[in-house]
Amino acid sequence: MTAPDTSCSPADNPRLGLRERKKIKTREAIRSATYALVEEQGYDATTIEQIAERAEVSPSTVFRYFPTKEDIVLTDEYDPLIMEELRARPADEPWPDSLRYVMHRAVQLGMKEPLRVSRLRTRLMVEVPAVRSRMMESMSATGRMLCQAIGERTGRDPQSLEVRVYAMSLVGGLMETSMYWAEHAHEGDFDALLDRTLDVIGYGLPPENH
Amino acid sequence: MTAPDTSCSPADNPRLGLRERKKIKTREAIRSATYALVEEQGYDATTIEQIAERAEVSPSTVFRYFPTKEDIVLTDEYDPLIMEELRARPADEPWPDSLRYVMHRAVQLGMKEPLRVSRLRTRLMVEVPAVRSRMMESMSATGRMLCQAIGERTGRDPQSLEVRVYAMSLVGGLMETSMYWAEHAHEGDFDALLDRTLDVIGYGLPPENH
DNA sequence: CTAGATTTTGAGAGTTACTTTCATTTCATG
DNA sequence: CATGAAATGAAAGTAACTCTCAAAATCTAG
Repeated sequence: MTAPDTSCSPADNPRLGLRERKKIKTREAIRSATYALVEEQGYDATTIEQIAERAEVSPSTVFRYFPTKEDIVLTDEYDPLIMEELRARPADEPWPDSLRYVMHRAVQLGMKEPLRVSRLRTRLMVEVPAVRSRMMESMSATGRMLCQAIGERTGRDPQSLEVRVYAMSLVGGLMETSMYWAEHAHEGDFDALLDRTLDVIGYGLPPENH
Repeated sequence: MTAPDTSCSPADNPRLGLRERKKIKTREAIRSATYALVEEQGYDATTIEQIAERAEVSPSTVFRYFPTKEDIVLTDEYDPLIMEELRARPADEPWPDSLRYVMHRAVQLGMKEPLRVSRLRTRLMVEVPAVRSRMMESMSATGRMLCQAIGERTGRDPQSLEVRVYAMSLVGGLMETSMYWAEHAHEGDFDALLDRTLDVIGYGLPPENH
């Protein structure tokens, strides 16, 4: 590895061994190499070999870090975070309120990374079927986690059809919201969209909106 | 093509030219070859080459008929049928009633093919991520179509966030219902599950179900 | 029925994502 | 420093898909 390993970010967790730190670095190198290349040439035109080359690792290493090409551009899930926040809500808070709070919080956290990246990601979701697919896959995992949470909160069987349907319809609605946002050039406030989404899911289609 | 072209099903639309008839036959040959092989060896172990061989066509031909391997095991959509049925409902019928009626009808029509096949399909949906993914993709197309229908029925903007979210949450819920059914060994009445699903989506999670 | 236009097919070579294996290097630890 | 464990790279392999082009099957006029 001939890369100058000069830049070790200021407050980079110094507790970790050199090995762990290098792994994190490699992961980030692959990610940012991918983002750059995709912005330059588009997703399909970008091959793993190019990514490997720019990240200064071998193609095999790329696959060791990410099981598929799509996974490189997708975030590491917020799922655990959501669960945590959800469990932290007061037990007597009505479920819809908890849900709304936590979803807004998730968006907040999601905005931590550079805007460029989250926009690229949602754009790819809309434009590249493979990425969208992978995203949907991961949302079905989110659905299962939500079932769990709902079970804990409401004392219901998380495996029941009702809970599962509710969770998946929620997840489907949220996915659509992201796509809507991306398709409308990311204009406006995502939080506002989120509220409208949760209203539809909670109360059904409003009688008229025009 | 050395296959004995003896069996031209009884009432096989005789209006079509020989060319069209052959195309339909080839399509079906590829499909049933795939079903058979997948039942014998599993989905991943079944290659396009094997499928081509058993269907007595070349691999190139397989790809001419189906863009991806997953598409071979997935049904040709009911989407147009659903739209048609939906448009045929009386204009003054409340939307939830129309929806419920049409969904039951779609299930009815979907059961036309041999049980073996529809079970295999749902099983693959649960077990093979690629198939599930592809299915979700196609359901997002269904979602767009539903938006259209809802627009026609309710006079709403089919592009609005509200309609889109509603449609996708519906579609997500229905997908989960299929998976639930498959995971429970296809036992019981799908119609009953469908009713429970539509209740959840229409009225929210019932207060208690135990 | 034949000749020519059109469509469908098959053969083959090429691309690329992903897998697997194994030898080499890099880090951790006593 | 030495020894073991983990990370890496090189290389060969698989299989889904794409493209191109020539041969074969079907359709249509005359």
